[in-house]
Order: sequence, then structure tokens, then C-alpha cells
Amino acid sequence: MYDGHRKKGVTLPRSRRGREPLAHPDTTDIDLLDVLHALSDPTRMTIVQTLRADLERACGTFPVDVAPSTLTHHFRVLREAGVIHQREEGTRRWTTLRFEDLERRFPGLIDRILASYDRAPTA
Amino acid sequence: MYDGHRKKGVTLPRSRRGREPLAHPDTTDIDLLDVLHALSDPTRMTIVQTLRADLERACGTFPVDVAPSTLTHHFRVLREAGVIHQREEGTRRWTTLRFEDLERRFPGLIDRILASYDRAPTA
DNA sequence: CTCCTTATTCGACGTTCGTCGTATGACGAA
DNA sequence: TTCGTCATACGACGAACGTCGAATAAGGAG
Repeated sequence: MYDGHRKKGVTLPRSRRGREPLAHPDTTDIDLLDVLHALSDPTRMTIVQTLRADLERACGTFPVDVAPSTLTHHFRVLREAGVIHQREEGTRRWTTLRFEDLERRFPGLIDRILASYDRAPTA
Repeated sequence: MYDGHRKKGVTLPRSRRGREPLAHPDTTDIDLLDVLHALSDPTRMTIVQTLRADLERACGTFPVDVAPSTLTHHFRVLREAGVIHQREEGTRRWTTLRFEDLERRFPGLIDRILASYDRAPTA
């Protein structure tokens, strides 16, 4: 909802990077529908595809062409869906695929989806 | 279909059921991202789940609780994504899962997704 | 013919989505 | 300290989404 007035920097210091510990859902709470939705975007699919090949990457090193703030948005969607894990180290935020967790929850799903995507990248 | 009697419809003739032949994408044009998006909605997932079990059903016979016009919308999303096929017969519109087509395009995908959904229906 | 059933199209509504520019914060190097 | 880099939060924008009610159309039963 719209909260109205919120002067410039007066009111909120606001939590920034490193404050809130980057909430990740428990493995058992990963929702299939959220995962499918997260993977239904080409940018996010590319991110997951890249992470399946390489183990860990920093945010800025993905082969996608969107603004940094857009990328942050996509990472949040993937993280909140339980698809990726992010940890912080200095100014970098390292990202991994939660492959084992996904495998435990939905055996065989991720690789089947990625294989389907390789077969027909963007139609 | 015959076009003959356009009675008092002064304003909008407009295409209605049966006029436009219910466009379905070719098998080779089915886009994975569209399929994943189509399946990321609980109502549509339930429809697909139902169709995988039963072979063919009429629109009104699905175990979902939404308004008829909403259901029509969901069927269109599934149909345009290439997930279902619909044919008309009298006042009924029969719906089937395009299982063989999906299997040919993305082998093993649909059953893997449905198995994942059975495992954790709506979290 | 009339009436009921089936399922649609249309239009509207509030919400969510993907995108970006700008400002901000935290870290590390000079 | 200052400066540059990495990545974020915020706010805005238009587009798409899920939902529904009302009107419409066609088929079938009487």
C-alpha cells in the first residue's frame, strides 16, 4: 500500500546489504509453482543454466543483458523461490544453485527442465 | 463455418465460439518458457493434472473453483502455450492434454513436473 | 417456437511483473 | 582519508496477469 509521505533520507535508514541475512526458504517449503514461475523468465532461466554448469558466480558475471537493479530483482525471485542460494563476501554476493535441495524436493526436475531448455532455447 | 445470419447485431459482429478455428501452436513451436509459465498457476496445474489422468473432459467438469469466464481464460493460456488441445462438439468444448506432442518436444518433462506436484501439491 | 445449458467475449478491477534510473551503502585499494 | 567498484533499495512506468460480472452465441430438449 502507499504509505504516503516518506521524506528523502529523513525517515528510514533502511536495512542495506548485510543487515538482513538473506532469507532462503527451507527445502521442505520450496513450492513447485514458485519454482516454475521463477524459471519461466528467460533471464532467470539463463542464470540457472549458468549456475548448473559453473559452481558459483558473483552477481555481475552472468551472461545476461539487463540493468544491475533488474538483475537484483531476478536474483530475489530465484532466491525466494528456493532455486538459488546467495552468500556475501565483502562487496561480492556469491550465488549458487540449490541443486541438492531441489533434487531432494523434486527429484530429477531441474535437469529435465534444463535439458528441455537446451533442446529449444527460446523458440 | 457458415457466416450467413448476422442478425440484429448492429454494433459488434465479433467472432464467437466456432468461428476462429481455435489456434494451436505447432509442436515444434512450443516454447518451454511458455509451458512453465502456464503451469505456474494452481488452477492450470490442476487442469493439467486432471487431464493426465482422464483422457478428455468438457470445460465445466474440472475440479476447480473459479468463474466460467476465468476458466476460459486459463484454457486459452494453456492452449496457446501448446499444453492442451480443444475441439468443439455441439455446445461442448472437449479438452485433451497434448501429451504426445509435449513428449516429443520435451521428453519426460510433463510427467516429471506432475510427479513433483503430487509430491507437494500447493505448499 | 421457447427455454435451458454450455462456454464464450468483452470490459473492468486491482495486483503483480519486468524494466530502468537514481541514490545509497559497504568494502577495498590508493 | 578519498575514490572506485559491487550490488542493493527505492520509486516509477507500462504491460501482463487473475479475477469476475454481464452480455452473447449456438446447440439441444421440450
